[in-house]
Amino acid sequence: MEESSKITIKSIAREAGVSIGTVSNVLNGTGRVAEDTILKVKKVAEALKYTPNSSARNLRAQKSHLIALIVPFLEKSTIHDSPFYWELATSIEAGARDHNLHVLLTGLDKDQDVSFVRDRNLDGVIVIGTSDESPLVAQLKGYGVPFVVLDSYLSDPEVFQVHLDDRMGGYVGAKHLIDLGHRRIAFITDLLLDRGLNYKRWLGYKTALEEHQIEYDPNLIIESGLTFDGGYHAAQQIFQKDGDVTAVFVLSDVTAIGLIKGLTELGYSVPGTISVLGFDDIRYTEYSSPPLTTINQNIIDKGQRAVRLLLDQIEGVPPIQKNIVLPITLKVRQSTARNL
Amino acid sequence: MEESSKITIKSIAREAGVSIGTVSNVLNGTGRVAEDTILKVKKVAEALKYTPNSSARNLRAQKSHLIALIVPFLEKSTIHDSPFYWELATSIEAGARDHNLHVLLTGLDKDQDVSFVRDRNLDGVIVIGTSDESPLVAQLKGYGVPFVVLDSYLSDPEVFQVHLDDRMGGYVGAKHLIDLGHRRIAFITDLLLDRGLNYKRWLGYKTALEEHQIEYDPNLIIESGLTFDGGYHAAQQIFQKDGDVTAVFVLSDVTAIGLIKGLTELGYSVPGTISVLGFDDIRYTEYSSPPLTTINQNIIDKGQRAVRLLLDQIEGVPPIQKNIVLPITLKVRQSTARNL
DNA sequence: CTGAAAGCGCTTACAG
DNA sequence: CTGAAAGCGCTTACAG
Repeated sequence: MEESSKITIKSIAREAGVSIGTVSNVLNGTGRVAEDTILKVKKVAEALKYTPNSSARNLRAQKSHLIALIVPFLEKSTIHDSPFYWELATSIEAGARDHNLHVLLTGLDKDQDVSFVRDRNLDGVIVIGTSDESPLVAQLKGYGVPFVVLDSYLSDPEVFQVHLDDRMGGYVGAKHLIDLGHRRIAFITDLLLDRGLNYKRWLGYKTALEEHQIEYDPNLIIESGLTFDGGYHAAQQIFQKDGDVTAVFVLSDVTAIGLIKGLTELGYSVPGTISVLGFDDIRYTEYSSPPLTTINQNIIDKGQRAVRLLLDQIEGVPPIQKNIVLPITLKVRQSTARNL
Repeated sequence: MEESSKITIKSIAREAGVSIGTVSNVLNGTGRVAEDTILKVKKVAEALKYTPNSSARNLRAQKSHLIALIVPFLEKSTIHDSPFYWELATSIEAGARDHNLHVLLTGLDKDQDVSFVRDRNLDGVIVIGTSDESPLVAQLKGYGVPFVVLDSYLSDPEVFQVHLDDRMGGYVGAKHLIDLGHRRIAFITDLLLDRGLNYKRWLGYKTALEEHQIEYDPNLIIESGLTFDGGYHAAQQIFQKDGDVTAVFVLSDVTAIGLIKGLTELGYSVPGTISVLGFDDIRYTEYSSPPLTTINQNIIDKGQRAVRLLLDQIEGVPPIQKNIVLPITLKVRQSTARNL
């Protein structure tokens, strides 16, 4: 066994009796090199178990084969409650790995800057959940680094974005409940004022109501946050505000599950006395009781599309579209029922 | 606004009228530099928004301020079903960030090597769930890179490890059921032959049985895998093998939840006719129905301890202990009841 | 106190 | 076809 500490092209050059330039050419398949030399160098490289030093390559090439996945931790509880960030992260990691890129997982504290993106010569960045207000996007644009933004609604048309057809999600969900005969439909969401994805879903919900001549009632909007706990505590609020509610549209499955627990404890039965509709279709929904009717989104696909969009930028492929909108589908299970 | 593309110590040196060596000394607080010069250089650096290039630093220093979190994706379904990897990953990321380290998230395909650990001059590595059989650990040792292994039971006493008191977990869980009067207790696990954490828990289970003069029956051991589906399908198996089972100890909460669904569909009631005990205490357990009695582990703490152990190695702090064993606690909720 | 120089490991023109 | 040299941006002895 050879001491594996310091095998560089220099070691190979010495061993093979050629110059380091030639070694480099052989290993990269560049330049004109004699067949004999190629064989010899390759053999030595293999024998010495040579692998190129990334720092040196990165310094030379001014890139890093590294992308960052930036997750703003502004709302820690939401992030932790949601089991789908992991799926998203792993699908991005898998996609990146297929293209010889590594993924830096980075949480971001409030008003922390991202100069590391430039310092580390990152090849690209994927950002989850930001907004026009965040300085993050401006900073990334300033660096000139390719980036893709997920689940955000940025007004800048130059920015590459991937998100769901959230408005359609809101519409389809509300329509499902309306079609079941519900008229008083509560709506549980995070803050709407950020004009982000929740706002879009809310627009869809409103559109569905309008289409069916149902009066929109702001009292039915509950901005309790999209955590387990938020749902649990919303159970009381719903009926404090209005005794006639027969259905609730909840913008996250975990919150829907919290809500169902809350409702059950208050003596309501789902879907017997009240219907509950979720959003996300996390794996868990099938196993909850009752199995949750929800709006399905394909997380794996979302991650893969983001990686694809980023890679195209990195490789200079002209974009067909900068704004990818992913479809949603209604998944009917057993937490919604006809309003009698 | 200045063109931000290429600010190096060279730019600063030029602008400030000093040499690059002096700039470096000022920025690093090394060497003896005149007060005036310090001020001048610092001002220029700030004005130019200088941040040091990591690749160059890394090349020079032969390190990277980068650690890898390696997650073997051998059993994809388990990984994806379990909501706690995300918590673990984020707690590791947060801990690393506090110490100026970035985290590389890396899945690992079967027989993929980890030469990137050396190529990228990684400062350290955290590995989740490996075993003596995996070539991974040997490779890491060969590189001489600091590393910590989570949730694995490696026989090598030199390796830094963090895991739960799994045997105690198995013991405490089984004892709880025994104390409730159960005698025929099924045990749902992943494969036991790897001698890993499931095996330890199984030992604890056996010990508890022995202590109470209950015969160990291999028929009650179901190696169905620790996924939602594994639990769901185990429901039938349990009673095919033995009609007298009154309790089931399941080594993962998600699997316990799958099992409960399966049992419910078969007409059993939990905990009325059969008790179910989980493991992990994921957030979800509180909201499932019935709320799950389970063995609690502190994921955040696990991640933090791993980072701490890694940092000590990196900084050359002599280890107090190489093997950290984290406590478990029994969390009694409502899925277990007295055997009548 | 400050500058010039070497070197980390690599790639890429450029001679020959 | 092959070698010598420059340079990516940084840090660290070493002179002076």
